[in-house]
Amino acid sequence: MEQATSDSGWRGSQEAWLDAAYDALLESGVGSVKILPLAKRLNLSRTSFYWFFKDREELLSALISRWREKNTGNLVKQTGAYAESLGEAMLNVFDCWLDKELFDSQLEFAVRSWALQSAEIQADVHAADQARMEAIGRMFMRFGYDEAAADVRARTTYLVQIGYISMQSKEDIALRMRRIPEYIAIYTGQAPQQRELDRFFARHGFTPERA
Amino acid sequence: MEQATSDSGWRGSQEAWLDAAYDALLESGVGSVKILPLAKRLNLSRTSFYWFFKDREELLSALISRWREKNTGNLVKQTGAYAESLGEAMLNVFDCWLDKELFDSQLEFAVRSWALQSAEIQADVHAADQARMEAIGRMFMRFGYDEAAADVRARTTYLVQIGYISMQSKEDIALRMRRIPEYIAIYTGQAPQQRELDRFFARHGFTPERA
DNA sequence: CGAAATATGGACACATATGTACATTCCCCT
DNA sequence: AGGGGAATGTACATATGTGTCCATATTTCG
Repeated sequence: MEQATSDSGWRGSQEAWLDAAYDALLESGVGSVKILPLAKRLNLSRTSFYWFFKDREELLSALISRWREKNTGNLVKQTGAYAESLGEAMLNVFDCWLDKELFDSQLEFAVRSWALQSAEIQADVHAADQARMEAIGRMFMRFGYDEAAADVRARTTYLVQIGYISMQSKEDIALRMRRIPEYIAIYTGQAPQQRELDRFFARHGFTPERA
Repeated sequence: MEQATSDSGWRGSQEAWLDAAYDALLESGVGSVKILPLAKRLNLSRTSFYWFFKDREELLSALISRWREKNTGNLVKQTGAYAESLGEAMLNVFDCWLDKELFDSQLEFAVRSWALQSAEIQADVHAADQARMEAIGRMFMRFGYDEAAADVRARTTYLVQIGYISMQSKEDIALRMRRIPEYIAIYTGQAPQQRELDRFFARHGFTPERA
């Protein structure tokens, strides 16, 4: 009778366990992604887990796949989106930092913390960092920066965001929006155009308070 | 009730356990700061631990104290160091990123990851972030930036570094040094003077290869 | 309906961790 | 030299976690 997440009528499912694991990972790190606590959270028997996953390892792999597919993919995609100016291109990248559908910051932080305990995860994270920074660097080069300058600016752009994530900053949206023109100016070396900002604010449902 | 210090001939000591805990924290996160593994590493009995610490909690508190005293203190101090220009002031801050005596990046990362699992640590980290960014912001204001601009530039300066730490970047020293003038230019809005750079390079024992 | 597929949870074996009790050993100092 | 406090190690009680086996229950579909 009850509708579970998928087509079957069963209480548990692979997705239910994965979602619970995801929640635990974000809340308390990989160290708390344990089968017994997840079972308690789901009100299920611990052993029923083994119907869906071979072992805990397989569950963790599924979590990493979720991260890999979401964060790096979308960021690289945004760096290549259409833009008439560097400011507009940068705002496309900023979409990631404001849209949870494009980039999951909490998952990002949890995975980075996880990397501390696992050489395998550390390699994954490192590869992701390289791919992302290179994509941002190519974006700067499309707008005329030479490789060395593009490289440092790509690092600045990317690392500030990783820093924000590491701080787990919970700034309110209005404050973040107000800071954005200044960040764009720092990263690109020139102030963004008002119409670019307006387009950006509009697509994030933000109405700046005009003085 | 004499305190056992390093001058005693005993094999173990509070410091030995604390150092082992520090190593474990940096290598694999707080989750691996366990008494049994530390005892193995130290080739000591597990129970002898309880001569030096009431329990595991007390050991973890000692680790946090070590972090608190070192990283925030020195960074704030460097932001207030003597400087004739903003570029020079910024290079004083950069001393922290290059000198392990001033700022322990690995410990910083480990503590930030730890914060994921502990609300108490998270509060400590947040307080440290605020104090550090405010100190950097005051530095910008000393050199003429208004509060809003100083704030964003302080964030950029600090967050790039936190991002680097989060990436656990292992760039070689020459490459890091080569990037520094560009970073200074981005953060301060103007290229640093050569003599400032020379002074900076000299005190870090670096000799740039002149073309 | 009733068989097959799916799902559950208790019992067991095992591993790792914490903290306490207590007898013993080690080192320093008188 | 030896007494006493500092330090150690074995044993025990307890807790939490993993993974397997198996009997049972539930759902789906022929």
